[in-house]
Amino acid sequence: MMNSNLKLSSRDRAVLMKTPFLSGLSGNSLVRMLATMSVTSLPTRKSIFREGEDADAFYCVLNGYVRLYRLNREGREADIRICAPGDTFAECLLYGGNKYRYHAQTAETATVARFELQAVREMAEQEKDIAKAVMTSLSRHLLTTMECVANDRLHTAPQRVANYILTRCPVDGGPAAIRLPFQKSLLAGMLGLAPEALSRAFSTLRKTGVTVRGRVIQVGDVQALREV
Amino acid sequence: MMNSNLKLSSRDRAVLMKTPFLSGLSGNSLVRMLATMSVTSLPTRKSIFREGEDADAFYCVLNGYVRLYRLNREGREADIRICAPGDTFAECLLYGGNKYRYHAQTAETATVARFELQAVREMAEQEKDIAKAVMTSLSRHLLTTMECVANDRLHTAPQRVANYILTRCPVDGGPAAIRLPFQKSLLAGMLGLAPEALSRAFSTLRKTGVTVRGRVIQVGDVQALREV
DNA sequence: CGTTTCGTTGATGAGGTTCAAGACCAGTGG
DNA sequence: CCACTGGTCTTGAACCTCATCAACGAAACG
Repeated sequence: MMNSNLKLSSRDRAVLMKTPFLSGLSGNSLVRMLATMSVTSLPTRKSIFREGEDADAFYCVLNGYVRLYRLNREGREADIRICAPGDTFAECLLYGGNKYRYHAQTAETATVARFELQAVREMAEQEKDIAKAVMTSLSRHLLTTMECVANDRLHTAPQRVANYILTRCPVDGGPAAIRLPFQKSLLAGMLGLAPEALSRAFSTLRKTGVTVRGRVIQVGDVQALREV
Repeated sequence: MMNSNLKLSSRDRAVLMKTPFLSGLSGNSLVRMLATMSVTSLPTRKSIFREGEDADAFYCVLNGYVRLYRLNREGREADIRICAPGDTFAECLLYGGNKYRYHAQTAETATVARFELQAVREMAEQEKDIAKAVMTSLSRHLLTTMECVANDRLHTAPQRVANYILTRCPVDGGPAAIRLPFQKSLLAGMLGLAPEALSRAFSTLRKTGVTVRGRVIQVGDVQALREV
C-alpha cells in the first residue's frame, strides 16, 4: 500500500514547513530540498526500515506516529522514541554511520516525508542554511533524548506520567483537560513502561485529581500535579 | 584552582586533534577555532556549570572524566552521561536553547577545552567545514545517547556490564583483559546503576568467566560474554 | 599507621514486569 | 435489536530486578 510521490495535503504541508528542518530555509534551498523529498502514506504497523539495514534516507513525520524501537535477544521490544508530526528521525545518519541502528514502524496510518541522505549531505555542504537546519534539528533531537535518559533514571512511573501531562497542558494552574493523540500503549512505550504500568500509574494519580476516560485526561489542579 | 589559558600538553593536543570536532578542519578554520578556545585544568569534583545557568560555552574533555547529571526533587543525583577524553558536551546549545539543562562536574582531576558558543556559532555560519564538524559531533553524540536509552530499557544490570566490557575488548574471542580507566562508582552511574548493583552484576558475571581485581577485569571467553 | 574513601555483602522493600483473567467498547452480522 | 467478536484497557497475583540502608573489609593517602 506504499504510495510514493503523493501530492502534499495542505495540512501536511503546514506541518512540514514548521519543522526545524525546513522552517529556516530561504527560497532556493527550500525548493531544492522539496525537490529531493518524496512523500509516502503508510498503513498501521508498516515497517519503514529495520535495524542493520544500509541507510539511504531519513524521514520526517507529517501525520500519524512512528515508533523507533529495538529488540533484545529474546525478542522483547523496547521503544526508543515516538515520533510525532514534525519530528525527524534517522537524520543523525547524515554524519554518523551508514546503517540504521533501530527499527522504525508506523504506530498508526501515517504520512512521512523521505529525504535521501546522500542528496541532503551534498546540499548541506553547499548551502549554509541547510547545514544550519541540520544542526538545529540534531540539537533539538539530542536535547530531548538526553531529557529522556534523565527522566528514565530519575522519575517513577507516576512522575513520568505527570510530567507528560504537564508538558501537554496549556494552562499553568487550576483545572485542565487534554486528549491523548494516540493509544495508551503507545504512551506507555514512550515513557519506557509496560502498558499495565501506565494503567497503574494513572490510578495512582487519581488521588492527585487526575481522571481518565478513554483518551481524555482531566486534571483537577495542574499545580498539584506539579508537586508529584 | 581554575587555571585558564594553560599551555596545551602534547598529549592533550593529540586528544584534541582526534576529536570529531577538530579532526576534519582545514588550516584556517583550525587556527580560528584554536584561537577562541581556552584550556582549563580542574580539580576533582569541581563544578563546570549548573543546570539552569545561562549557557555561554561548550566543552571538550582532553583529560580525565566529566559527569553530566541531574537532581530530582529529593536531591538524588542521576548521571546522564560520562564524558571521556575526546567527548564534547553542551554543544547542543549551539542551536538548542540558551540555558544549561544539567549539571557538569569533573569526576577526577580533568583538563577541558572551552569554546564560546557565540563565537563558534558565528564561525559555523561562515565556514562550511566547521558546520560539518558540528554536525558530526552532534550526530555521534545523538547516536550514543539513543544507544543509552535502548540499553537502559532493554538490558539488565549484568547485560549492561557485559556490554560495556565488550565495547572495550580489543579481541573478538578467547580470553581478554581490560583496565577500567576510572572508579567503579563512575561506571555504575554511566550504566544507570547504583554502585552496589554494579558490584552484584560483576559477581553474577563470575559464572560467565569474568573476574575483577581492583580496576582490572579479566574475561575468560569473550564469546561466552556475548551470549549474556 | 591511623584516617578516609571506595568497594563488597547482606537484608529489606519499592517499583515494574509478566502472565492470566476479566471489563469495556465499537463494529459486525444475524 | 441483540449477541458475538476482536481489540484495548484494567486489575490481580507472583515474581524479579534493583535501590536503599547498614555494616564491614580493603585500598588509597596522608
